[in-house]
Amino acid sequence: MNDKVSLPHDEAQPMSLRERKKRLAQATIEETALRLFQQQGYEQTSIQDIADAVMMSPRTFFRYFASKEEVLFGPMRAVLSDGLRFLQRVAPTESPHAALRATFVYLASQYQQQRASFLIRYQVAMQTPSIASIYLYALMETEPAICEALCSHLEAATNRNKIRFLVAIYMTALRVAIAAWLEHEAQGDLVSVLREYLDSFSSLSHNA
Amino acid sequence: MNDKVSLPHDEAQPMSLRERKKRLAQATIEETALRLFQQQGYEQTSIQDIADAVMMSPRTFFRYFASKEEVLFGPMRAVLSDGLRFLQRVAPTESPHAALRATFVYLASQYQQQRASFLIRYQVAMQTPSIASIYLYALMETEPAICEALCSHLEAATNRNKIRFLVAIYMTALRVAIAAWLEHEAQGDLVSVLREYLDSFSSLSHNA
DNA sequence: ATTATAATGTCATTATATGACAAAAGTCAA
DNA sequence: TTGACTTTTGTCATATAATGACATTATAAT
Repeated sequence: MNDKVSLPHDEAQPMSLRERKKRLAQATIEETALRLFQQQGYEQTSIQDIADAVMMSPRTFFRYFASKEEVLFGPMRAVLSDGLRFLQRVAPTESPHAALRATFVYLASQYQQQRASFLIRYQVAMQTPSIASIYLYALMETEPAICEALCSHLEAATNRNKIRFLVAIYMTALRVAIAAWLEHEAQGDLVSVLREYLDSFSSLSHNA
Repeated sequence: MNDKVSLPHDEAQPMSLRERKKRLAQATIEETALRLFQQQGYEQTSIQDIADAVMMSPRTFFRYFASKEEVLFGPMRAVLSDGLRFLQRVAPTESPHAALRATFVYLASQYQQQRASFLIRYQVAMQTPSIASIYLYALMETEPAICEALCSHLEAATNRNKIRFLVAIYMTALRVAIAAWLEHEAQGDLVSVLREYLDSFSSLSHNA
């Protein structure tokens, strides 16, 4: 969606002045908006506030971001669709479990690389129910695509409901791992936290 | 929140004319709004449309429902807080697993009793991302309270993160069970569907 | 009937979001 | 550099959700 800003540098194309200005504008909006969200709260920060701070018209804000929440969740959605592509690549040659585990560990490693940025976004989201709900939706809405990527390689007889539940559990593990990771600084890296949850999974049903 | 309308009849108090009118108004708004949502879509239905249909001012709508989405999710939230009270009653005498299982089966049975109503609400929600996200949030936001109800009776040494994950998994089972139950008419009752997911849970980690 | 209380309506305001069109800035070739 | 063309931005208008202030109407109690 917004690959241009959040990804490093795709190719060393000699960027035109227009292109450079566009990226600068988008990056400036994002940085400024995040700073304002953090300083004065998400709902207390209006589009007008952001527009004023970056000296653009509010209309221009909406040309760079489809909505206020996209400033927060653009990068997260980018990671998720990246993870989906990862899964589509490994699914054909791996078992569902192996493919899911690899994919979610990959997702965790991606989040981990942007810890500082995601921490801010997560904290802002958790302070605002309307935003927390969008965060949850962003996680859950990819589940059907993940199921599809897994099931298209299996015999038709496979229990799709079971796969659906399995995918949802992996997503839940990621969600809880992210929460634990961002809420308790001392817990180490996200990949380890997630692995711990995934490993505890089989034993959970016996002893809590 | 809105116990008055969605619950049967608390006590056979001789209701005053005011009280009767209020309940009638709330019920009328809810029925009309749901019908309009179903007919023309949630976002295509404005507060003005609802107000016109029930011959009230838009301002009055907001005196009965804090927001447009509350018309959809009031009853679901009521069931969830009911389930939380159920858990708080059984948690002291049961193991976490037994308490959780009993609670979520209880929740499922409550939803089951209102299948027709919830089916409409669910379908409307799933057609509208902004509403689906609120639905997810309503489910997830009760998780901390459930954890608290479970953990307050356990030794301090108990791994809270594990409990947190366990609760999230039960909630996920409910979410997936509701989806399967409402999307495929033929799947029997929700309690059975949920039990199936909960029973498959322990075997999931071995064979998908 | 009169007074008090509760419910409703009217009006104004704020915020997000979007379409239409004009104005400005950047690009490219002669 | 000028001039034509494209892209980006600004201005204006509009729709909807939500909320506060205040007046008006309906119900209740004496």
